[in-house]
Amino acid sequence: MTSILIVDDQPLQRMGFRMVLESETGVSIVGEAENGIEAVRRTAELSPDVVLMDIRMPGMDGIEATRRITASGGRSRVLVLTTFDLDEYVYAALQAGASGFLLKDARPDELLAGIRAVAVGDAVVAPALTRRLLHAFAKALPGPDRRAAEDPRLRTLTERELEVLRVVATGLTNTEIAETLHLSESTVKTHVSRAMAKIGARDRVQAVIIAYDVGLVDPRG
Amino acid sequence: MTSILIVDDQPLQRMGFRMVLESETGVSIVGEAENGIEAVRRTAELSPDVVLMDIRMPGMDGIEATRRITASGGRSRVLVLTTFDLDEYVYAALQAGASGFLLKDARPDELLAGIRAVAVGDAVVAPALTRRLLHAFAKALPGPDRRAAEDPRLRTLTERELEVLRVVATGLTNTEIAETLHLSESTVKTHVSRAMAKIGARDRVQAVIIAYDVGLVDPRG
DNA sequence: CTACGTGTGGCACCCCGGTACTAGGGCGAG
DNA sequence: CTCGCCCTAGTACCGGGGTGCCACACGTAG
Repeated sequence: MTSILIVDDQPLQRMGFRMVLESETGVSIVGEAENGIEAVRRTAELSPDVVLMDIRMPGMDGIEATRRITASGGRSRVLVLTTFDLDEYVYAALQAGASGFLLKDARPDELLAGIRAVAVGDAVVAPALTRRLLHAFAKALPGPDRRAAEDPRLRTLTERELEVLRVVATGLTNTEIAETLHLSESTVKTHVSRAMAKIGARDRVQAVIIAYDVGLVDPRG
Repeated sequence: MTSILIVDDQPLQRMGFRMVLESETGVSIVGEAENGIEAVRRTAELSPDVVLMDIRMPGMDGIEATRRITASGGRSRVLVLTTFDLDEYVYAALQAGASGFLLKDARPDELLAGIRAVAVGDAVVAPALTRRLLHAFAKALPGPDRRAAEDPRLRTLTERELEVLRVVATGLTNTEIAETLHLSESTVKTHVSRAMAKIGARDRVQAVIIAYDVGLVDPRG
């Protein structure tokens, strides 16, 4: 059972959400709020699984409320719902720590799917927004770090060893790396061992640290 | 009717996609390819609405193939399907111009929805990936720099756990940590275990990654 | 041709890392 | 005072990590 807090300044809109959600099983509306202040307070009180958050509200808006809710470190996740897909809203909401961003004209099943995804820790973005988001994201990324390749510590690594090292630095176990790269675990171990020996790492923990130090991996994600 | 090109080096996988998609209306599989080179060629020939693209393939991989397909300026959109949600794959695929990124264990209806969305120009990302993507995106954006200590993930850590975590992130073993902090190894293990549980790390490698991620330790410093 | 580097794979062995449980002492809040 | 949290410590267990060593295929530099 997923508990939900509805935040919207328009009573009619809140009613609409209720209509849609109360007919569904597995979700239960535990409260409502009509502005940001109230949203923060009620979230702290009720600690719902998911907060359905409107952005435009009198007083404290949804962005600021989202920021405070996520900053508090509670388990409630925020799913932002707006009428307009203005980019600035999307970015601001994401930076505020929102777990999702849907448009209010979403179909009930989309809304439900979104709520469920957010409740289990995943994230959702409305398909229409995803495209622009990805585009902006691709531009924001400067691209794989090439300066890393020139670091003396990595000089002696073969292409394969570098690749394996990158994956190690994402936190996967040898078995997982083997599956990911379609190799046997033995082979992975060999590569990892050789890579560690070359860069002077005693174990994979130090390998990861070195990988971060030389900028092999980007400290993001 | 949405035309589809299936690209995967494993015949069984291609067969699986056929099974799923041929039972659906509105989509039609117009061809297959088993590596990147062939994918580029067949896309040029057939100009399908959507290319279902595997990443890891012998010869030219799916990323490079995606890059060439989108660079060619055709109308075909690329939907990347991979078994593992390795971050670097996602980023690389996005930069290569992919319109979507799904996991192969997606349910048939999710796959269908993804294909339809991509076909009409929208984009899709698997929910499990969206979360990390948003997180990475929020970090890539300029914004109020929230530095280490206030990160929600660290909020629940006690002083001692934080201290131990910092030392873990320098690459010391439990025994070494015990010596430097004048504790028994058992105690160190307890702290490390608790810290990992709280921040959601499976092992100390992931703990180190998270430590770097939130800025607990200084990269390159 | 041979030799080497590289990527791949396998196997035996040991030990560290991580979990689960328990438990005592200190310390502040109710 | 009692409760709960934190720090401390221990034992037992086991799975994965890491090492060493071996083997084969392939391409290329010598």
